[in-house]
Amino acid sequence: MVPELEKTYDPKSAEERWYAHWEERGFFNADPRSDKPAYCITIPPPNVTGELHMGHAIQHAIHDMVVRWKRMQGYETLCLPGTDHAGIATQMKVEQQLAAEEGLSRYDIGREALLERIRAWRDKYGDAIYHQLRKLGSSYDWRRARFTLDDAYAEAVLQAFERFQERGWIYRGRRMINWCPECRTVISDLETEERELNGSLWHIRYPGLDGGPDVVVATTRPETMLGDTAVAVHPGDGRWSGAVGRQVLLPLAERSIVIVADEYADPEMGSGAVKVTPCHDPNDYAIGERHGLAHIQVIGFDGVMTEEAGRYAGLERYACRRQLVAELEEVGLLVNTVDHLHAVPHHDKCGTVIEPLPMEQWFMNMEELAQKTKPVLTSEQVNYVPERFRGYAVEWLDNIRDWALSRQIWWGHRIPAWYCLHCSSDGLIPMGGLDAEKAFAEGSFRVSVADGAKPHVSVCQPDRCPDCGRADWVQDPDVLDTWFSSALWPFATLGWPREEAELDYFYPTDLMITARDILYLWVLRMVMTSVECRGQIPFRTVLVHPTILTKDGRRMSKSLGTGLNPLDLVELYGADATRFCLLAQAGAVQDVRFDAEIENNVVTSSASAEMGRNFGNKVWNAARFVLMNLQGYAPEHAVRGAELLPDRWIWSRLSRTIAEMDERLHAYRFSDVIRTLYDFLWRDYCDWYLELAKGRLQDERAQERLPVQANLVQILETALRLMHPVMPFMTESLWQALPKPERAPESIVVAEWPRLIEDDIDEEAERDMARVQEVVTAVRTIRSEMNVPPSTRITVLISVPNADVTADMERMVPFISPMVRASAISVGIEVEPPAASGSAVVGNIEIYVPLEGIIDLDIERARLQKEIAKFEKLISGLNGKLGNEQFVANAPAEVVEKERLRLVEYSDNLQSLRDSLQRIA
RNA sequence: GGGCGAUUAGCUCAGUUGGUUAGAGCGCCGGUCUCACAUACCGGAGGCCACUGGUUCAAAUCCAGUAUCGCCCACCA
Repeated sequence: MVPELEKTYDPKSAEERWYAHWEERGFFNADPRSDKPAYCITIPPPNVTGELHMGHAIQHAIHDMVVRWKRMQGYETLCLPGTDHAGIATQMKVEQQLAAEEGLSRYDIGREALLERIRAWRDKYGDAIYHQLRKLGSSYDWRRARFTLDDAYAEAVLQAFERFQERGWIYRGRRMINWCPECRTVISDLETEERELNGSLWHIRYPGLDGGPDVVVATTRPETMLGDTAVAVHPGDGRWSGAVGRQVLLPLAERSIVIVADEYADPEMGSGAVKVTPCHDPNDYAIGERHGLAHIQVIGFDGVMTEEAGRYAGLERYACRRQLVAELEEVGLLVNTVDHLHAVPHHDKCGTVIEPLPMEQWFMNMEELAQKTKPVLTSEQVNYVPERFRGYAVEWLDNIRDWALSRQIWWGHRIPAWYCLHCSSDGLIPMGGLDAEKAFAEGSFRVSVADGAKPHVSVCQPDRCPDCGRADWVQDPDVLDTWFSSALWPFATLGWPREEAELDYFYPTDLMITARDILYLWVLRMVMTSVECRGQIPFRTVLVHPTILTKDGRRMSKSLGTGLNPLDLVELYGADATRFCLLAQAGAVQDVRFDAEIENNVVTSSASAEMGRNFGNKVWNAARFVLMNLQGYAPEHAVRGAELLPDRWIWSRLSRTIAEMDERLHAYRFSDVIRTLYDFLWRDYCDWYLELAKGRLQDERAQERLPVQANLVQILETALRLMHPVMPFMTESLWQALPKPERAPESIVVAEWPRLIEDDIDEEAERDMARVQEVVTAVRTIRSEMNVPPSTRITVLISVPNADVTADMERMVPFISPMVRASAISVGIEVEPPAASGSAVVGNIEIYVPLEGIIDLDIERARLQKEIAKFEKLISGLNGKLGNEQFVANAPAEVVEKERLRLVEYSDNLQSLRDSLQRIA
């Protein structure tokens, strides 16, 4: 009747078998018509191009732990998975493939054909991440998996866009933007990443014209000088007071440009004069606006010099830079070159250096929405863990900037703006030499409001042009920033803009677990859109998980060779061990140095995961032991034993463990949760209770055996439930194997979370058991240091100060004896120590282990001397403290009293140690 | 330039509101195949709690500063 367990736990078979079973039984499916309280998490959707990395792994280990915990607590839990279409990243991937395999660009095959290929790619690879998440054990409602580009989602995106537009926040305009010459699209400020580069600072002389002064300017980007249209000096800079309004010669371009006075020029920097390139620098653009300077764009959207660059046209921007520097040097206008370390913005997706360019784009003014959102943060409607991230969020809202919404790519939600072919034709410019018809058909044209294009925003194609009455429309060629759609994630996935039961029941969601790097980019934008579209917060708590680094503190990255595929860990150690070690390291810290050896993106071993595996194996074997010792046990008649010290103690410890688990889970202190489980199961249950149970399990008499069996089973069963959210697979295997009453739930997944039983807490048992443990450890130390072989039985004498203690100790003796392999233990008041014995003191008792003929007196003397030295040091410390009048006068009375008692105890201990040493001197 | 985090044993980390002798796992040393587990058991060694000041009777813990590493924000040529 009792199933046989393997000697070691085999994760692979358990994982496959149980996951399929759970899914088939529908345990992960959520029902919005339930009468239970709701608990909901919409997971941060990974990119469809994504492969599971350690950041995901820790995030999902947390997700699933919380969700399983809540499910067991009786909540109707929904953990909703999904993926993000990740416009730029996905399109980039498919374009790269297209180039590599067919030598074609997206412009060669056109919009529809490219989209077709991306869809095919997604069909093939898009679900990969779901399978990876299943391997981790994630208990998500897969029926509800959403994709940010599916039809229903598109409805939400259009709805939101229209709403923001009606508010007057969305506009099309010409502004300085971040352009990625590689991806050929604009990106938002948040998608740029500053990287420190070793560059140069070139000082260049611009000769004065008509007797005006020469000007020396410094630049990190000489190629932009071809687009210079002025030189600026500070209006208060005395050195240049006469120069404003004069002309200088722009070298190599052989143009004359004017010197203007502008506050931006910093007199402290170099000569105090700065070159002004309105088209290629955000600051210079602003100067240009103030002084009405001409715009000369010399770098094109492809990163190649334009016709405006004259004879440099056609040169790649860095080739042009090198050539310009060489030519300047030749003509003697390069004053000097200094090494210069500076931060340069790069595109976070492809790593290309951003080109700031003035361009017409769609923007969203965030000012009003930010102000509307601020109160839900400051009033703490949204809870941040750790709390400090709230402040950063508020600060970001206070300094909010307009959001560049449009992207010049094809994979995404098309901007719902329409142009009348007749009224707007001047502003619709076919691209790449396409004829107009084809360009419009494919959306391959550029829009210029300045040149006369007039957008009509509408969720679907408008009927007739309100201006000319005709009905020939073309849609805006751009798509929305991916983050625009993901900003709607928590409510769009639950059915918005339709009023679905899910939205009503599960919204606001409960928990958003995220990495730090998308707190603004994504998390805060979700709060903003929810405040606007739903009038409520999207989630109650934002939990920021740590970043996982390598053991030596480097980034985990495939290109560095430091990448770690979490599924490799699952392969090596099992999903449970992987989850265990991830959670063990998920404390309140910013970074985790993951304890694993990695070579060329392959993990060879992980001390941390081994700990998880070993823990699982330990519990597995404890269960195996219990199952092997259940002769005569019947769950329906099982009555737990609570008479003897170890029994009272283990029930007390279990209660404390339950309390601790609840407290630590509520505080999201996962590393503490792990420690609680580890200490209870390994240290308390295995090391002590199980060892002490062995004797009674051998007992012939059923009335002696059955209560212990009941305890072993019931404690383990409860502990398995506590463990289940961390190690779902192994706990299910064991839980199924344990004998349970008839009406037990069918799976640990849906079993009830253990409840604290206050009455089980037994202070006295805990104190006594602690004393047992101290004595056992002291005797074992003597055995070990005296090299007493494990097979040799010993006798132990315990000397106590009075009769009360005698009674206490005599109760404990039966539990000390088997743990130290003693043939006899006697307790007496102030007993005469045997001649040749090892000795130790524990609190107010002395322990002697007679070792006639075995004891090595030199070793024992050394041991005693060491102990004596320890107590001497403690006592001198205490004497100093208690001799200090300030301490006695100011410290709380109970602290002083405690120290006094310690001094007495230590002095007694010291005395008996000295006596022992005396006897063998 | 501004803000934040970290610094505790050889390694990876705990240490809640200041108050016994600062803990764990791995690694190391010694001893055990003791009938659940060698992925185990028993014992041991190992720490000026980054540094300097300060507050306090009392500081790993609170405050100030310094150093090193890391993160975020910022348009400085």
